[in-house]
Amino acid sequence: MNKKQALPWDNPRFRNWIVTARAFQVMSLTLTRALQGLDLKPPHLDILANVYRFPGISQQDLANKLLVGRSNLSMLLPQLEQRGLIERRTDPDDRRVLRLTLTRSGEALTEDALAIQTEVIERSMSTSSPEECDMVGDVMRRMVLALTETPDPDRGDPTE
Amino acid sequence: MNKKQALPWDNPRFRNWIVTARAFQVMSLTLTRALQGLDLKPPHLDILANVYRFPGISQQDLANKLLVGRSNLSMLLPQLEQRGLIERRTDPDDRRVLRLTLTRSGEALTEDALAIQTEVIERSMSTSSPEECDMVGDVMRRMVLALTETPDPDRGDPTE
DNA sequence: CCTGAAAAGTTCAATCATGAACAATTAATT
DNA sequence: AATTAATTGTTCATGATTGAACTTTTCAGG
Repeated sequence: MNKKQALPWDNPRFRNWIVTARAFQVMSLTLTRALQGLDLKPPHLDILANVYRFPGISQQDLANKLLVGRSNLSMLLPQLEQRGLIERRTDPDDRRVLRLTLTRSGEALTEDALAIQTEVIERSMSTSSPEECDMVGDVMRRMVLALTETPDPDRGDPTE
Repeated sequence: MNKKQALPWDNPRFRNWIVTARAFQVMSLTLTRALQGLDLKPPHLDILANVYRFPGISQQDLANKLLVGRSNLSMLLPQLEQRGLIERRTDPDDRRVLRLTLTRSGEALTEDALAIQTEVIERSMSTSSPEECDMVGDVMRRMVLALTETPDPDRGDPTE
């Protein structure tokens, strides 16, 4: 009579993933508040951090790395450009693509924001040993592989 | 001259968290596609799953559990109600609150959706041992605690 | 009682993200 | 060469999410 014999919550992996999703959500909220002094939101920081790390990246490649649509960047980048944080120059070798670079102040702001993000991450993960944290990273990497290999044979390589 | 002496990406915990965020994002995309046959999106499933597990929950408590605003639920719940998946009844003891229940078909759909979600989670996490998965859960639980205790003394207890 | 504070839910305007349709440029095929 | 593919980025309509202002109901102090 009871249809709920096998609740998903009895499944250890299910429960562990739910907690992970929760942690991500809480982290996002915390980061959002921590960044609002810089007038940045997590999506902006994601963009800045990637341009910081990969100067000259194209919008398409950036969208692949961030797992968002190109149209999203077409909406957000002009904002960051007008704030003087980012520059967009058309590639002379392929005039379809726009190459992204940080300005001086963009770099400075990105470094400040990354310091804040690092602080939040440290504060939350310092309750676990480095070995545990590394194991988390290993498990997550394997998850990404398992999910991206099977279902979708395309998708550019996200380079972590 | 080089200001990038200490890149955040050199910090193991930072890198491990970035991978975790990525895994969450890939999981969300995968789940979104896996659920579209049922005409559900992850936020809908989050609602249904919680009402499934906690019948009679109020909108406020549900919002706390999901870490979303009450207004969000005020927008989404009428949709699910009109689809005949959910029922909202005012609590006779406190006529401010609306208590949520699943209908027969709501329960059936939720069970189908949870089965799909479980399958996706299993597929991705089966690449790691149960012990590793449990450790991930432990680390994540500690993270949620570290982040929710310090910065915000309010916030209802999210009961995992 | 009764007035004011608190809590649950709704509404609304503003913001964000998405996918489809589109323009411009480059690559491929014949 | 010339026509068709494919790729990059933009625009626009749509749905999702938020926070602030608001209504209704309950609770607390006097």
